[in-house]
Amino acid sequence: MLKISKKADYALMALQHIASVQFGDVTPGRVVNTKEIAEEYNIPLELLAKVLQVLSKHGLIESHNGPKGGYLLARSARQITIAQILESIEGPLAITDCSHEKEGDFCMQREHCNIRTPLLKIQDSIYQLLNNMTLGDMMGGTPLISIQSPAAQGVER
Amino acid sequence: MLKISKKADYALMALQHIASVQFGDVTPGRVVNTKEIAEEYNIPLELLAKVLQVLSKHGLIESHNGPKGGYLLARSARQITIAQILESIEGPLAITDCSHEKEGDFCMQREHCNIRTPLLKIQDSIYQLLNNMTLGDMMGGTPLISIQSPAAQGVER
DNA sequence: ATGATCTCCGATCAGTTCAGTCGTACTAAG
DNA sequence: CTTAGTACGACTGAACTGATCGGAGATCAT
Repeated sequence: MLKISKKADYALMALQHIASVQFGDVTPGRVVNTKEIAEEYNIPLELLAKVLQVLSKHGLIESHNGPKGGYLLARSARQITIAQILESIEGPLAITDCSHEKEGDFCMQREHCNIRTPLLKIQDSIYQLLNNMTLGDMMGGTPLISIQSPAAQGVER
Repeated sequence: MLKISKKADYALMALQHIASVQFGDVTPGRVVNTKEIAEEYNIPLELLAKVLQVLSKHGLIESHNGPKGGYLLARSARQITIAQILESIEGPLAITDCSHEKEGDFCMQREHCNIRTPLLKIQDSIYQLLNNMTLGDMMGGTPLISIQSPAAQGVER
């Protein structure tokens, strides 16, 4: 349950890779192309391309066309949260359908619904968790986040 | 993203209803049948029946056959966690596929996978969150949980 | 006992979403 | 102007989800 899609998986891997190349010691500032990532992690090339396009459209990475082109982080790894990445690929976080009812939608269970409020609480907690962890936290492998209380409403760290 | 299924939604509603009847002031100890819940919340009868069967098989509720039969919580509402309910319906919590690789399975990206560890951290945090909230916490409507840090490893409250 | 009521269980089906593919157009470097 | 790359949209097959149907088994009232 609560599984994230493979596209999201690929997005996380790709971003981590781009970040590590861009801010690494070997070739800092180098652009990374789709093929390189696809081969490194055994991801189908065309699918990864699609994912990267979406990330680019959402402003997480910048694309450079032509030969020697590729992708670059649009901002620092510490300013890209996991929530932003996942939401770019999979749409807004929504544990349950009724969390973003537009006009016209109508929840058949709404009148006597007894679980809406607690579910929204849970959803908010998860969002805080994902939004408090950045791409920067994922890098380097080991020194991860000290997991915070989801009640702590801090927006940016 | 991270949406839970409608079955899980129905399970939560049904359990909340059963608990509120069973421990309510009006008719304490009364059994609740599928039809009553389905009509109250506008849930397709057969689908709800299936959900309740699964919950029963997982030991969350007890079934009583025959006329005047129905369902009863198998234990107190405070001893049933949200995690238990969701996992009964949707299977084990798994943000990502590689979190429960059996023998024979093989993750193509495993060798150079850079996101496994942080994802497992996130998954664990979410699990703690869901496992620290009980059916009892969901009841009464208003006095909800004081959301706890997912790092707090307490099993029961 | 017998019948009515209810849970239990398995099989099935349409619709949707997801992973992956293909073909083509556009852009920039050499 | 050729080549290497991104950008974009349409398409397919497989898996999952929500929902439905039919009948078997259990229990209570009469």
